[in-house]
Amino acid sequence: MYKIGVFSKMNKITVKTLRHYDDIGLLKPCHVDETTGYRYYSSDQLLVLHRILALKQIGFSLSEIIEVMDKDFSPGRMIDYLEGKKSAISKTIEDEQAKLNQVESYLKNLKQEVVFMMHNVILKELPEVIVASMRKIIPNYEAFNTIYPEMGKYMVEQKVKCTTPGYCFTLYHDGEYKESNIDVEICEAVTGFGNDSDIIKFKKIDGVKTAACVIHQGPYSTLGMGYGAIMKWIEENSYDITGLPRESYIDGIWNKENPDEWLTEIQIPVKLK
Amino acid sequence: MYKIGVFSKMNKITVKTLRHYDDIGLLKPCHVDETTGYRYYSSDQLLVLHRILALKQIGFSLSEIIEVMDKDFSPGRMIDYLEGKKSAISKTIEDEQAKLNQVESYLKNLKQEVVFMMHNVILKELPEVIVASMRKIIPNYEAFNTIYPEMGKYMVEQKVKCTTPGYCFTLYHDGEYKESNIDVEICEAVTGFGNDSDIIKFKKIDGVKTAACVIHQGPYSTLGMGYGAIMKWIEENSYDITGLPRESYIDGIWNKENPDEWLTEIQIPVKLK
DNA sequence: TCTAAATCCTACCGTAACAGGAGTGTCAAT
DNA sequence: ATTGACACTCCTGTTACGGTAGGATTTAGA
Repeated sequence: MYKIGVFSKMNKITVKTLRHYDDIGLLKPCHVDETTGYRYYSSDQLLVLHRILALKQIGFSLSEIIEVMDKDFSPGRMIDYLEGKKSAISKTIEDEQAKLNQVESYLKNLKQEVVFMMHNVILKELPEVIVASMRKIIPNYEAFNTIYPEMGKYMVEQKVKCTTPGYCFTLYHDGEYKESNIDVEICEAVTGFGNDSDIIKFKKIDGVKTAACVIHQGPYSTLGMGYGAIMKWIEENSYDITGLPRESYIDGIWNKENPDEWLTEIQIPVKLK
Repeated sequence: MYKIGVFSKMNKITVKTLRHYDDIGLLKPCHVDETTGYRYYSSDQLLVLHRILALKQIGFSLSEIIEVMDKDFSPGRMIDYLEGKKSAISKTIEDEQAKLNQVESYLKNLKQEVVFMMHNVILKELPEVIVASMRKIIPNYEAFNTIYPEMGKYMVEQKVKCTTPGYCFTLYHDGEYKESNIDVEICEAVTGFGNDSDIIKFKKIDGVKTAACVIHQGPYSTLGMGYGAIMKWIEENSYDITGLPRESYIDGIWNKENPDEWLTEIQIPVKLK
């Protein structure tokens, strides 16, 4: 029979921890003095504590350990538990590896040039949306100035309801960068399906589990920097592009006079290589 | 100006989170209605939020982000910060990798045989101790029965004070397993140095940062199983032995009649390969 | 035997980054 | 005017303990 202090030293564990394990019913002292409340442990319990610590080291939470240490816990269920742990650990390793890549890519950019640091790439999910879409081959980028109003006008006429927040983006269908005859699809998220017309088609756009995203500030003529930053990031962090890039318009001519204040988010569906 | 719900949807972030960031001063809404308390965000803040999320994804804590986002934060300090993160992440990857090894080794044993499962290997630190030691070459293991009492008697005579908890262990100096002419050193932790004699020398034994440890229950004739388990574990988990194994006696003939109840801890200094 | 130091106890607060829920107030559309 | 969606604050809970306060007990030394 050892008092708590001695018992704690026998296994390099704090008394706080032992009292905590007592509180949550994980390791009750074999005897507690009724009048003084002193806890007394036996050397048998060293064996139990050893098992607890072993399970803790492989990533079991205390409540899991309580379950597992039950006498009715079969080896079969233990195997299931361990398999679960295994995949969980594998996943954290992958995640941490991805983080490491990101940090290294950040560092590289910081040390070389500052220009790309304006762009902070994050990963996020894109929800499924219903959109009114207009696909067209336009002669050049300036044509946007005419087709956007065209689409807007049509949608007002048809009383199509947009979502809040609005989500208006362009999909570029060309595999490569083009300066003329660009195959674009302008999409505007709406609340439900409407009637297709020559100009506008309604369709559902599937959600994307992970998309790399940057927000670009400034006029559209400088969007290339945003693309440059995000593509570099994707490459440095070993991601593959799995879908069409989207250009989502947040602030623009319609609400901000100064083009330096315009905001555009570039969203590219990706997955880890 | 967006209300919190809309702003939250623009970045797939919960309102709870936004309110939390407001509370801790990480991202204050650009306007708060004085009478209703409603928070209003601007699209500029999307950019800030983007940066926050980017930093969070590479492992920055919120308080670190607050620091880093300060305007007076230099790129030089940022580099230091990132280097710190980098090594931290590398370390967690290593740790998780070690865990994964352990889980896999557990699984392997569980599926094959049950016998080794009695032994739960843990890693712990061994503190520095001052010991009274007696090194001898003994003809066989049975000689322990005579030399232990001999040493004990001497120590009582010399009034040497042992530590609480007691820590009495044997170091095996032979590189390999031997059945006869075994070079052993018996150590008993004491509170301070005493006078050396022909029989007993006082010495300091350095602490060990990580030691793999098992507790073996049963008579000494079955200790081999404990050794088997721990050696197997060390191999499976890619550790190297970096010091002499210790056999620490917890319960034995002196306090337990039944040899099946005896407890011995095997401690082997190791480090990751 | 007395006293001081060490050790023990319970009880409460704090951690990181929010999630969940209760109870209440506000907004926009019908 | 009403209703449903959305907003607000405040409180609790999560994990595995660490820190501290205030008081009781044990142990060691004088």
